[in-house]
Amino acid sequence: MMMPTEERATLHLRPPFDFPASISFWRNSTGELCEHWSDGIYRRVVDLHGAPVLLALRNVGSVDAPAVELTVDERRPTADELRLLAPLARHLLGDDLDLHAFYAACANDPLLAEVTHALYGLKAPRSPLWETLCFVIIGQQISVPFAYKLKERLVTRYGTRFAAAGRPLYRFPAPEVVAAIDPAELAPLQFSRNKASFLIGLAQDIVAGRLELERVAALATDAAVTYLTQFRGIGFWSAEFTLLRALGRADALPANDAGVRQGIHALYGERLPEQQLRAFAARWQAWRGVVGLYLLAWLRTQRPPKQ
DNA sequence: TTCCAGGACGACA
DNA sequence: TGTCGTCATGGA
Repeated sequence: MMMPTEERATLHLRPPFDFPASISFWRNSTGELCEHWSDGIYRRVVDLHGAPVLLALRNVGSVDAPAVELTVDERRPTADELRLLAPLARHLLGDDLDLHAFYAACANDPLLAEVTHALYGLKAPRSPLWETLCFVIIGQQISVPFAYKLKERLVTRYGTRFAAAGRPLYRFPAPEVVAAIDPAELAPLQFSRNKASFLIGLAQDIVAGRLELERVAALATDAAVTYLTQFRGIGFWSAEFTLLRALGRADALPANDAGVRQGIHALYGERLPEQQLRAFAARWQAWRGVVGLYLLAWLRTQRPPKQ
């Protein structure tokens, strides 16, 4: 439901939705440059009619009556802008995810129900598909803080800088930009040869039309994993993590994720390698990806990251 | 010093 | 098909 008024453009969202907790879901880095979450506002540079604009979503609701006020370039959007940006905002906030149905599916598992109760209303915000693919390649086998450092170096070197609320905010470099990078340029940024090769190669696949991002979004999760893993640098973990984080696929569980493994160990006492973890997660059926997200978030509440 | 991080790839048996 | 070495860096 969309309620444009004289003064503002307000989107009413599907409850429950804990906006402050959700927009900081991926808060491992306070230096994230492609999106901001501060002062109750989520900000990101998005494309509108082929040009970058600053999308800002301000919390004006509650967990059980969630709503955000949408502005573009710090002003009220026109009706045409709102028609295009409202679906995007809903996608970014995961408005299609029915948490009541998820919680109902978890109700017969007392341990998991305790987790969902503690994190009531939490949804992981999504990021654009291309940006997410790059970030999962960057994040392969390195610590999260170091992955954010590498992303920051890539974005400040090759992205487009804007400013919002006194902080720099960047538009992530387009595939055309990354495709043209000389791999040697990334070595001083501390990208390994593999990471540089994977990133640039993937960008070149997109530019050449070999990798179609629209097709990824249109495919069912299993088919999308099969499609993505054809490309060099994208394994099961990267494909599943991308589908979960960029597209919000509730059935995409990165079974080889260190955080997911730790979460299952912490909650159920089971240390499971990838294949056994997949078998274990089958009990969650089409919700296994959301369970994975909740385990990641819950794990942080057990062991808050050091600042 | 060793091991682990939000892994992937290629060689080899 | 499954295993192992390699790539690379930071932090505990």
